[in-house]
Amino acid sequence: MSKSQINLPKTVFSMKANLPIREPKILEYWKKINIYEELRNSNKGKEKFILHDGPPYANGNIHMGTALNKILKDIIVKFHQMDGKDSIYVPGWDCHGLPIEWKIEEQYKKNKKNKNDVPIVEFRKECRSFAEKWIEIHKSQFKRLGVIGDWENYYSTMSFDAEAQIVRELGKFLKEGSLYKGFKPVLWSTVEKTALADAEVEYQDHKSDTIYASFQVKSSDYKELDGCEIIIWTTTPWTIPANKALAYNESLDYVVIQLNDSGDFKNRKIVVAEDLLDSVIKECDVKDYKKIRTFKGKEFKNTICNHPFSKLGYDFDIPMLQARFVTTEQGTGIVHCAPSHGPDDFNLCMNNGIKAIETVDGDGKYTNYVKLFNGIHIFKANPIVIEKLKEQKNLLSNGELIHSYPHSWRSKAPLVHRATPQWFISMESHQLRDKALKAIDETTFYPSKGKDRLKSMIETRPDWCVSRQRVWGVPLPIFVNKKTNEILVDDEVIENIASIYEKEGSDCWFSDSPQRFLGDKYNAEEYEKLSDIVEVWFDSGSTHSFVLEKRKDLKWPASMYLEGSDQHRGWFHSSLLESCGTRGKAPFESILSHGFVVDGKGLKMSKSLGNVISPEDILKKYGADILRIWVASSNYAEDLRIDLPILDQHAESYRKIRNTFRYLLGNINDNNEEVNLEKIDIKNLPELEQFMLHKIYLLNENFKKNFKKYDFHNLYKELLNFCSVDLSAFYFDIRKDCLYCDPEDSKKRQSTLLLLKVILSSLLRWFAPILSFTTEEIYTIVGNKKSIHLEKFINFPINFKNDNLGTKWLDLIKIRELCNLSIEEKRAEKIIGSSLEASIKIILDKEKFKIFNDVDFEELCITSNAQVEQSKDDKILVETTKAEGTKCPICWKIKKESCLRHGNR
RNA sequence: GGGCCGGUAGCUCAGUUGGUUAGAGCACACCCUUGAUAAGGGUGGGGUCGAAAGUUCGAGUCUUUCUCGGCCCA
Repeated sequence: MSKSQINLPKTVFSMKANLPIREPKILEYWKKINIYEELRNSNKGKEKFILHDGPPYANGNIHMGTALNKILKDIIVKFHQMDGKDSIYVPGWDCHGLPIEWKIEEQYKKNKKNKNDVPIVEFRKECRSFAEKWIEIHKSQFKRLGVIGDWENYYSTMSFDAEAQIVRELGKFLKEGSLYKGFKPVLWSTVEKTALADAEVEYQDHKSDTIYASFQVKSSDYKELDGCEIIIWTTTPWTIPANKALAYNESLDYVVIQLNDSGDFKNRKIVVAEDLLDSVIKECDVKDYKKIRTFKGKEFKNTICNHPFSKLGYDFDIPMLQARFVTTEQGTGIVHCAPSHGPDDFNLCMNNGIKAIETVDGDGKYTNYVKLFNGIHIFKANPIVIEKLKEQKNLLSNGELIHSYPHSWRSKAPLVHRATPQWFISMESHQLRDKALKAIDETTFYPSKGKDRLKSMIETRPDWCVSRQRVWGVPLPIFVNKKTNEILVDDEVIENIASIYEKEGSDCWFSDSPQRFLGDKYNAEEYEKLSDIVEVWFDSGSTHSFVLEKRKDLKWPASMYLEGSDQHRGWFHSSLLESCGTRGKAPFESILSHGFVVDGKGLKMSKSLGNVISPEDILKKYGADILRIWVASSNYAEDLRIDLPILDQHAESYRKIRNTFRYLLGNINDNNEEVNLEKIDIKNLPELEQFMLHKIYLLNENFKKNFKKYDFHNLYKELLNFCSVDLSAFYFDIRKDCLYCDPEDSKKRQSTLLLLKVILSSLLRWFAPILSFTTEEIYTIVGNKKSIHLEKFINFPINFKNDNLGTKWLDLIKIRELCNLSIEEKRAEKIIGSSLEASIKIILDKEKFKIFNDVDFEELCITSNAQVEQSKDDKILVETTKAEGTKCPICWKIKKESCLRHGNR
């Protein structure tokens, strides 16, 4: 008997995927048909879904985190597009900032070039072309992942219109009055007279003077503190004149002790942390003392102290403030705070309404804000401070300490924290904090825990420092009146600057005459032009204004911002503040945050652990669709694990899906025509086909539900299970007999083909946002349009749903499972091999018999014979025997009589 | 060090308001098939739910402590 008498599957769709080779060809195809343009045309005028791209920094190759982010964005954008929206994705890049400056400086170093010899404008040009280079590299890497977007018209924070708009945004804060000049400590070199970035700092051993100084309690809610003195320890005595507060930790225990040794402190009561008492006693050489009481740190609340120099004119209050950074590692458990000379001090004081002032000038000399020390260099001040403390009888002890201390990598000089003039956006002056908190409440978060995370950050953050003393960025468009020190606030000037930038970019700020920016209205000689630049978070926080608002094809606010969970402190945060400050509302309707990519054990990837895996490696070995499966199947609400075994597993799943498609294509012989679902005569289909339509309907309901929640890992899992459980192991297996061995035009076979076409159309669409390449490959074989991505999801007619039938068939599947068990027994006994060698007898109780006696179990269980009998027992019994008779050479069924379908024997 | 989040079979994930012997798919083992064939089918073995204590008649689910991991901050 020849195989030509049966209908075997035939398709050009190969079993082997060969994705690393095939995918680039599909990319070329997309380029050829200009898929982005096609997508826009196809849903023109429909409701927009705008996923606004958080700009990656234009520097360095992409890593797994970036790949995850872009793929997730692409999946969501494609889902919405197929859901009938005009779903637009415009990629962008963050270009200004320190990391690029460093790269250029590094190149200078290699070429023995001095940065200071290079004109700023030239330096900035090099930064710009560096960023441009990386944008091009990123672009091709992102495209390779299958990400579809407006790659030709991407946005960047360094484009001229972006720089112009950033100026306008700052102008709004200036005009409102929430942008103010303040002071903030930065690491400063008094030798080079410049601020240093963290990366320019190296730590070396340094000998510091140390002091134990006392602060007399002036008043307190805790009466036991009356007459006591708070002891602090510091390695920077020169910061004592700038002291504004003391910090304690409410969860620590403190003790009051009375000192009895002769000397300045005889009979005085001092307070230190209990855990540090022994060390203080030892360090200060205390011989005779008495412990008076122990108390909890929280008792310090509302305590006010006097400055140790209070009698020398330092007659202001020193409040005690609760701070978590206070520990019992060293010192006394109470930390002296000079907001002008330490970041901790600064933040704590800032949050309690104490602002930093310029206590030390650029040369390292005290300013005239500091009584007694005006004009003295801070590095010469320690002995004087110690002397004065002693004179005021407020020095318990002093000494020296060698410890690790920050130094300049160039001059090797020790660094200090020095309050420098900076520009801040107030969180309070114009209710920015309140506006932002309200905006958070109006935003939907995926997962929902993101809301609390962002909220708690906004609740506690200090004023936003937006100035930086660097060169690669948008210059702060500020002029200060030399005489009055007033900031120039004038819309015309801002707009003038912006329109100049729009034409030629912001380099001119550093090269052109200030008069050009001021226009005719003001005399440049009366104004100081700032040379600071805007911090880069303000740049990226403003993207909504120069992308969403400016582009006609987009909308404001965005439908979604989607980034890694670290961006709660980054881009989500800065965008929220910028937009609430300028527009009173968030620039996004929803936020989706994803976890971090970690290795197979849950550890973060690092070179030293050797567990780093790059997108490039994965693309080469598996292809983008496998990586996309990994994204879709992982739960992004938590960290996402990846390693080769995990990818292998997904590659296996991919093969299952691919073979499901191959079966479908093979049996329809690559001849697909779209089925009009509304016109299907469901009641005239075999029950099995009706049941499958019911299954498809239910699956689609869950699909929609999961998509709505962006719950892709469950969505993908259900699709995969459908392929392997419902199709491969059930429907396909059962219908092979009909497809291969029934007459081509038989009603049952035609019904089956109809179902195969419905299933193919459904699966192609369901999988398209995830398996973008493979579904396109298939669609080029059987589709009508240019691309699967131009298709929409299917609305299945409600009459596909048939709950009664569904219940009946669930029971049938259970009976089928029992049959399999029984067949397996005989197989294990070597009585039969294939299930077609089996003849089964199913014994049902009266009730079940009534329902199932006319079911074709021979077909359902793929056996040569099946009988149904009735019994009184309510247990279902299945008996398997070896089928007797002759094997039909066509359908391979073993029958005593000649084959009903194929006659011959 | 602090804040937040998380730890369910080898892997990816389910597990409603605490309520039977904790589920699915994949992987694995064995068997069958050789007309989806570097495919397909069947059966099966895998978990003290990160650890301990507590609340409860009853805890994967609630509380506390610890531990490991991640993010942010310091």
